[in-house]
Parts: sequence; structure tokens; C-alpha cells
Amino acid sequence: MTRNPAISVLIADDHPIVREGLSLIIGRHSDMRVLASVATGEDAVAAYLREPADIVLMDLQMPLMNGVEATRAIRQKHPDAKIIVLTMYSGDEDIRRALEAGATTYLLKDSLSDDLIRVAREVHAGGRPLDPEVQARLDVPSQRLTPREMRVLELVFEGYRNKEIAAALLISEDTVEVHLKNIFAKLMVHYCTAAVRVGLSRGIIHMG
Amino acid sequence: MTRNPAISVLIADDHPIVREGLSLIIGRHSDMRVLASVATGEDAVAAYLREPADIVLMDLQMPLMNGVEATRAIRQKHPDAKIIVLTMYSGDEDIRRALEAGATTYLLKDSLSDDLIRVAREVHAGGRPLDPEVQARLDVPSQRLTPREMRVLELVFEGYRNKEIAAALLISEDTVEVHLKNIFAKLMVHYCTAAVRVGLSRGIIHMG
DNA sequence: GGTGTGCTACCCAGTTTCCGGTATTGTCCG
DNA sequence: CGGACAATACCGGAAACTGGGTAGCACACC
Repeated sequence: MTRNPAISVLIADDHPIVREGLSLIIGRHSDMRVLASVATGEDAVAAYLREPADIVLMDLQMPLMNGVEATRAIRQKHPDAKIIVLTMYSGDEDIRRALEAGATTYLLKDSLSDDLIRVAREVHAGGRPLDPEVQARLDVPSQRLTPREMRVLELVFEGYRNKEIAAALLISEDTVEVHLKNIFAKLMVHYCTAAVRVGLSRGIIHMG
Repeated sequence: MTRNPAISVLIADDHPIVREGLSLIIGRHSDMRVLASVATGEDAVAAYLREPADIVLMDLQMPLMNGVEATRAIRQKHPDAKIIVLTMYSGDEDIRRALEAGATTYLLKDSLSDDLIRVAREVHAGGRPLDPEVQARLDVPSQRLTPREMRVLELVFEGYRNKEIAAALLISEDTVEVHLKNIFAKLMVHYCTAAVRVGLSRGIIHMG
């Protein structure tokens, strides 16, 4: 038995209250301990490279560098890093991007403390538990948007007209309309406003 | 000196992690104690009526009954109840609604623990501290939407067309267009998608 | 009694969106 | 090399949106 057999955890979340809450929950279990607690994606990467934790609890929305980018950066240097994305977002696109970036699993912030601890232990043991609710989002076979289509949808949400989008992307208005037609078909809507709504709820675009 | 001179706090938030975090922060201060911790607006009202806390920490987004309604319900029975709304939303409309409902003050969830404790003590002492950032949102003299205009904007966000909105509200399409013209003027935009964006960022409409 | 506000309704004209096509180019991949 | 896909561009017509105006009715407030 080593000097410190506890599972070490790195917490990355921009809300002080959430960081404190997670620390409290983890602190109640003798087989786990908080190694570090940071508020930005950049700090998360730096902290992990300085001293790799057994598992990382990663929020998605953070300043400077978001959770997906931080996850990708960590996994690029440490392909075996165990990262649990813990966030409020439940859109299938958020989930897919996080898992593609190398997250081991994805947990919703309204999970119970017990779920969090159980998942953390399973991940540390090499498992890959996926919340049924999260799994359900992935089971729906959804047409994903291309990068260009996402960009167009973002600009629509910004409040730009087709003509303005065309000017911003240096393409013709006709092409913008083609992208929109494809977006509508993939999101199964008929108007821009409906597309924005679906895009937001599925995590394809975000506020801010 | 009474048997228990500590400031009693009622926590209302639907995220277990946030409740734990708040409990931890409060528990670190000997002049404060957590009286109860609930996850819904209904439970918050019930808990307060059963045993009024010195101050209430109230989230806005909660199931069954949201924070504004719960605040209104509590203040109706106890006009001197001290309620601190503690939420992620920073739209001026969210803030106005909460204060109108009777909240003593409004705190953003990304505040530091120290700020939270300081504000709680000040409120308990009869003060009414308002975060500078929150105050700044109120200082901008903004044209508020009428109830009908809000309803129209909600339906626009739902993805309905003018014709469908007219049918839903049992009014003519012309009237819907008049409402939209007024909405555009108040939000200082020209198109529906831009109006939705501004409405979301200002807390006039919400996802969900 | 007058004033303001909210909600309703209409007219007209111009602009934009939406939907059905077709088609070219380049890239990636088996 | 052939096929799939992404991105580009154009055509044409129907439908919807946007912006300017006027106006009636109810209700609250001073």
C-alpha cells in the first residue's frame, strides 16, 4: 500500500460554488481526494500537465478555453487521461463533441452526489459508464451539420440576414440559401427561427 | 444571548451539487447555519411557511415552481421575508422580475464565496446591497415588453410563423405583425432571429 | 374629462425567405 | 479510378416578412 492510495481528482469549473460543492462531496469519501481545483480550461490543462490527476471533472462552459478544447489538449499529451465531463448542457451535439475530444464519459450536473461518486470510481477502475439519459441522446440517429452549416447557423442566430451572411463568409447569397436548405432538412424544420431553437437545444450552437 | 444566535438560511436550488456547495460555504462561518435545503419552488415555500429562515437563497430555474413565483408566494405571506436570488441568469429582465416579486437582492452564481457571505450578513442586518454588475444591468433604461409582446416573442422562439402565432393567439396576422414591429423597436433589431437573440440574452424569454 | 397605454385591425409597397430544381469543383477514401 | 461528400453557384416562383401609415376600443390614472 502506497502512502496515498486515494483517487486524485482535478476539478475544472468556473463557478466557485460548484467547485466547493464538488470538493465537499469528494471530501466525504476517504478513497478520494481533490488534487486541484481550477476555473478555466487553460488552468486545467496546465494543472494536469504539472501533476496528472487520476480523474478530471471537467465543465464545458469555461472562460479562456472551453471544456472540449481542454479535454482535447490533455488527451493529446496524455492519451490515457480519464476525463469526466460534468455539465448542465444535455444537447446531443455537446455530448458527441466531448466524447470525440476524448472524454471518458459525460455526466449531467443535476445528477445526484451518489451517481457522481459511483461514476468516478468506475472510471478510475477502467470502466466507461454512460448515464442512461445521456445514452438516450446518442441513440437518436441524428444528421450532424457540417462545419460550414454550423457557421451559417451561428450567424443566423447572431441575427444576420442571408445577404449579410453571404458577405461575412465571402460566398454568394445563393450558397447561403443552399446551406440553409440542408440545415432545415437535417434539423427537420422549415424556418430559420425553428432551426435556431433546435440548434440551441441540441447544443449545436450556444449563447454568449 | 439566545441559544442559537446564528443566521438561519434556507437554500432552494435544483442542483444537488450547488446545494452542497452553498452548505459548505455557509458551514464555514460560525454565525450562520443552514436551516433547510430544498430542490423545488414548492418545497421552498412549504419549508419557509413551516419554519421561516432569516434569509433565503433562491435559484430562479427550478421545477414545479420557479424562483420568482416562489419568492412572490413567500413574500405574500411574509412581507418581511429576506430573499436573496442567487442564479446564473444575468439578463436585466430576470433581475427586474425577481426584485418586483419581492427579492431583497440579486446575486450572480459566479460570485465569490466571500461576496455571498458578505451579502447575506448585510441583508440580515437590514441592508440591501446590490452587486455593481447587477446594478449596471438595471441602469440601462430599457423598454420593457408588454405581456402580449412577450407571448409573441416566445412563440417566435418556438419556431412558429406569423400565421401560426395568429392562430394560436386567436388574433389576426396583421396584429401579430404590429406586435413584432413594436418588439423590434423596443429591442432595437430588425428581424425575428435578432429579436430572439436579444430576448434570450436579456432574460425576456428562456429555453426549456 | 382628457391623457396615456395596450391590444386590436387594416392598407400598401418593397424585400426576403423558402422550395423545387441543376451543376461544377475539389477532396478524401476504398 | 469511381463514389461519396462538402462547398460552391444559379434559376424561378410562391410565400412570408418588414416598415410606413391610420384607427378604433377598453381601461387606468390624474
